[in-house]
Amino acid sequence: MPELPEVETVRRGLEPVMSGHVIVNADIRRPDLRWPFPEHMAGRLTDKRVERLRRRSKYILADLSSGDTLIIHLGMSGRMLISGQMLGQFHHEHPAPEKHDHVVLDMENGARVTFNDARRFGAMDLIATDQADAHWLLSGIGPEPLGNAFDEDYLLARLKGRNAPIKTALLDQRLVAGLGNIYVCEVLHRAGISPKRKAGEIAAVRVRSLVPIIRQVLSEAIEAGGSSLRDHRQTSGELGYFQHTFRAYDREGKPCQTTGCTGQIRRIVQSGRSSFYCAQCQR
DNA sequence: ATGTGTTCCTGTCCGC
DNA sequence: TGCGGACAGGAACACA
Repeated sequence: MPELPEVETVRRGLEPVMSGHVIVNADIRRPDLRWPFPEHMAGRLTDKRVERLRRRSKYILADLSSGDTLIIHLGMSGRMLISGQMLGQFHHEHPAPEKHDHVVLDMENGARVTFNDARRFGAMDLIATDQADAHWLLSGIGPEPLGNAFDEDYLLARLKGRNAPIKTALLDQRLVAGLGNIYVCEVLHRAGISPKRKAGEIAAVRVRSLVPIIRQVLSEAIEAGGSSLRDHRQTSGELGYFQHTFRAYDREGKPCQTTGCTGQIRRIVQSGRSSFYCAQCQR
């Protein structure tokens, strides 16, 4: 799925067409994604103004004028595409729904927002805005990596004593929000830390170094519009371009690009997920 | 409590 | 071209 940078890219793309605008029609084209949609979802969206579009971890949250918040998760393959946009304006022609277009929202400004998700690991739910933080999908999630609560002391304390490999630990959304397989691989490569190393056995200075690296990698990726491998698209349908910057992810067999390193990127499997790393410069 | 493996679903790619 | 298997930006869940 989209990881934090891809979700933020989608949120930014949706912002101008949704924020401050009213949903005039909601077409719910199947009863569920990963879980059943909430009762009366179409009715609870129709004629409601989107007051604010927020992101928490890999979730997009749309606060509505009704007092509800629409929670959206893109799963592995979810996309949100805008149609009806032309030369900065909207005309009212939209392409016919395609396969896996599951939810279609028409805005009063003429824009159409289509949620497409082939694998249906995505999710949508509605909850009262003042209870959104306590929603079962959100309540256990750790601090935002780009926020102040995520710092060196926090990370050190949370990794202390953990026997899981650092790769696995950083994928744990309870520890830090929004990292996924791509960005954990990229972060560990830049940090020179092996994904196999036990989280609790990494020298404190090296753990501390992870914090600015995580911030840097995520910020650069957001700046680039995320990474487009198979599914991710910006809301305009355009590709992100951070994938051209990968130093580890999906580079099996290719030379390591760390200055002075002569190693090559290997792929291993950890907890069922591919890890890409250089055994020579990542210790 | 932590750690790991399985599962949901569809599409694509690669080797035979 | 067809077929089977591996694999894919996630993460809840069941179980040691």
